[in-house]
Amino acid sequence: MSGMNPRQREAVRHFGTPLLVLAGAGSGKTRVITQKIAHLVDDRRMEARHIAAVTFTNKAAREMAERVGKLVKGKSARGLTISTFHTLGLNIIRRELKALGYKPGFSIFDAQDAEALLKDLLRHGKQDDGVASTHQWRISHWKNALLSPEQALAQAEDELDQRTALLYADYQRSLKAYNAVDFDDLIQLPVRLFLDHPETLDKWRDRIRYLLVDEYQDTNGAQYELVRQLAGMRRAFTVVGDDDQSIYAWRGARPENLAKLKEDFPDLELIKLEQNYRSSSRILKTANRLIANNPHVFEKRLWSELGPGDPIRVRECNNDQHEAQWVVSEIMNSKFIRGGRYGDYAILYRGNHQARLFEAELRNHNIPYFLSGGQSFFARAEVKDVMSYLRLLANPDDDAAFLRVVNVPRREIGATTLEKLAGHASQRGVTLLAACSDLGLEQSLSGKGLKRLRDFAEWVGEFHRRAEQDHTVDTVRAMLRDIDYEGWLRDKSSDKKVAERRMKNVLELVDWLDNLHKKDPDRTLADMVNHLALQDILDQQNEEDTSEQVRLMTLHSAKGLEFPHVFLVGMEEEIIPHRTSIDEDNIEEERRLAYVGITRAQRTLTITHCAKRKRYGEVVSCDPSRFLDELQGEEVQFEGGKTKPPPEEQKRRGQAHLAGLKAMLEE
DNA sequence: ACGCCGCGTATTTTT
DNA sequence: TACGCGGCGT
Repeated sequence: MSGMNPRQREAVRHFGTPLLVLAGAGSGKTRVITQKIAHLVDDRRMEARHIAAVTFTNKAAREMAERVGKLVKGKSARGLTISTFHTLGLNIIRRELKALGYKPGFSIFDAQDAEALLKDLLRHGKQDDGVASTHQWRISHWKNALLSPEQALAQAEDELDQRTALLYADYQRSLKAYNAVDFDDLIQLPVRLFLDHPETLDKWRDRIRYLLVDEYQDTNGAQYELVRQLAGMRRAFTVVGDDDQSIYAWRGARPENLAKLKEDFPDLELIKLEQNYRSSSRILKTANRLIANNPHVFEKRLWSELGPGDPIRVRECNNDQHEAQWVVSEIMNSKFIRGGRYGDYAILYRGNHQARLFEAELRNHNIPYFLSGGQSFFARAEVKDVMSYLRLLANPDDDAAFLRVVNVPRREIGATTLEKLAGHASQRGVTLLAACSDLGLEQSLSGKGLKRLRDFAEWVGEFHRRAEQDHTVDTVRAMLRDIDYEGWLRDKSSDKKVAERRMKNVLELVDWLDNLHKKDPDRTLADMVNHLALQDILDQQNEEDTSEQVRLMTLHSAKGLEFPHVFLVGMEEEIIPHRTSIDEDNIEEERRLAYVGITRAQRTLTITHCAKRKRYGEVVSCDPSRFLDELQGEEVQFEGGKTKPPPEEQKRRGQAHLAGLKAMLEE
């Protein structure tokens, strides 16, 4: 408890009624949660297995677990749950499989699998479809709001909505037939289960006697309901959040869940953490001024004792290329003057496409950089292939996995054969793998195609049996050898290096499986695969030394992070606030996005905007963001624009400066 | 099975 | 501009 401020201490000690901690940016919220867990275990003598802390990302969960591990010694931390919402949901589902009507070995469909399934359903429904991803989007929103297909249909407002609702029903039926759940189901199914089976809910309430929720403003309808259900009569919970950092409403988060809490739990205690330990006061004043333009349920004012710090600089650039050049030269300049590391610098932008010019410029100067975003580990083809094999071994009903691997590596099973197989399968009401062994299949298929399918099915069956008996990971290795996956990667990849990298990813995956198995040898393959599917392995690989790399990332992925020097780029109308948000009149969330960006900065903050910018290949002129008007004040220095030196002088200075720096860097 | 062409689209992203 | 996808031809 030492080194905490009175408010933080109060939040840690509070017990007996529900607690909402309104934690401003950089106010030490993770500290409060971890200390609170320690307090519950050490001082209130609660058993760790009765405490659950829930986060949104694996990274946050990992960080929290690590910090709690340092506070709570050895055995007393045993059984503590620190996990993401989705992992918590997965654990509930796998323990209550029967009641939910799922079979053991069920699969988890990721967004890609789900979209592929929807496309397939649309193809066969052969209505003048519409884009699968649009349907997927709506269905996800319905699920997150706990609407069943029937309810969705009942409240559909137009024809498109109705079609999506019908598709939603088909989609759920298919998932069930494949013995699979999607990401949204991981939350939705437990909630529905608890609604239908109060006795099961009681069991889980007895298990989770104290609940802590991080980033509470990001909860969606289903997640909030889960929290409410688990809290129950005991009402023993602490949620931590910040309405000003709610930037995920577009994907179903409901920041009003913060205010709703007060209605649902009248004895809710509210504690505000307003002291910021991250930024200098000029940065905070600017942030406060900007966010004051949003309506607030809870008033909050951040302050800090870190001194005034440097003024905030706002710089106008001629165009996007100039912006990149200027920012990169500023980074070189600053690093040269201050010392320090490239890892102290972050360039934050609204959309990923903005990264390109900065990347190019950094590369020009041989400055190392780290780009967040891009595809995740599990989106990689080779990882998806192997995951699909594992899924199929664990769950023979997983048609998505079947389709993915049936011809990888080549088994000469083409589209026509699969089309016929699928036709037969749906006629018989069985899944694809089962249909391969169906005796009636001769009627639809003959010759080579039939034989190849049967061989494949037999092969899967054999490894399925082995996986159940043998040391699971050995079976996986044997399987990969058997199909010569490495050889397939080599043949397929143009570059030898690429093939090696891909194989490395595969081996990484197998290693993870091995580790999981060693930790708990009793787990089934399906179990391990499902847990793996919710992890982002790359996340953790990436934690390797980034201290000398300039960070490039979107404002969204910067949430929760901090950097000594922040460059907030592209501060223009139609970018922040984004065009579509202007059209939809959703400026407030964009303002919060800008607020999140500003509050990432510890020591210096530089904001840029361009007079012109290339958009879809066309040069367009840009207005400075309205947020620049809103945040201006005595802490903010505007450079460029009217006050900037003439271009020739600027260029001369820039070149001289760069030449000097280059000379020094070369030494 | 593969590759080429033309079309449409174009935030933010985690699990 | 750029990329991915579906359609079509070889």
